[in-house]
Amino acid sequence: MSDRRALSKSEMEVARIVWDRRQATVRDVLEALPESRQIDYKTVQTFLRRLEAKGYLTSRRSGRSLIYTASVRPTEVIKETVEDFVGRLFDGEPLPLVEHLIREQGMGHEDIDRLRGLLDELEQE
Amino acid sequence: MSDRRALSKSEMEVARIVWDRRQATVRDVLEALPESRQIDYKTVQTFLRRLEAKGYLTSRRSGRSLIYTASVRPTEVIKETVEDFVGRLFDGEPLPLVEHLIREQGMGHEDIDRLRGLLDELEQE
DNA sequence: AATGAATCCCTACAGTTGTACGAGAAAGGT
DNA sequence: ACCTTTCTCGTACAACTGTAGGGATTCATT
Repeated sequence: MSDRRALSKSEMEVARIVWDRRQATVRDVLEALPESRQIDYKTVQTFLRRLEAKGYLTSRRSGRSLIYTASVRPTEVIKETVEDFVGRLFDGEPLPLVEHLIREQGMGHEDIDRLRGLLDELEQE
Repeated sequence: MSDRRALSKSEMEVARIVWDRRQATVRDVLEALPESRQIDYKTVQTFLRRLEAKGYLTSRRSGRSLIYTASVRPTEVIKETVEDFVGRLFDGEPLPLVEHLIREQGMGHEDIDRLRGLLDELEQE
């Protein structure tokens, strides 16, 4: 359990974009967000500022703009977030969520094969 | 996309308890919450009231207390919630989340077998 | 009947979140 | 050199969240 303040949904969405590309400016994030997400430059800026204030990102200056990067391990944060989610929605049991995902959200043949592989691999220990 | 107002994390946690047992009073929910969740009776009461205000639950009176039940299909709400979560954290791709869950959260042999079964079943169409 | 416990209804309140505006500086085009 | 665009920084603000107190009422027990 970390003592960082929790991320809100939108903050998480933004943080993940930064993590994915290792570093990003406000504009990068804005452009990476899905079209459907009608959101202002200033708003993204606020999210990034708050993420830094909460200790999830750091920024360094480059010319007139700021470049943000992770300041805690993203995988760790994602793990905690998923755990919290599973805790609240599925009584802390990951299996029901996995079943839900496989069943409800579309899985193609390739995905299924891939998962079989993963299961086999896991059973080797 | 429904037009109901979104559920907060805590509201979702409470709603799920009601759904699981088909109906529940404030006290039922309070007792069903994990020990670790130090939370006041009054607070639970507020969550249930808000859930009703938001249209997720309805209540009927029974003696001195109110009994809450779902007023929208829980599975639907859970589906939407998971979709939103996957959208923000995993770019809308369920597979990476499934992999994360299988890998990071403990899966026992039974769980693995169960999943294999599910995959087989899915491939039959 | 009086007391205590359990409920509901109403109210509160600080902190968080989503969303963005305005001012001012810097960079780029003409 | 000036206008436009693009940034940052500080500020705002209503709605939502988590958390619960107070008062009224009712049920159970002494």
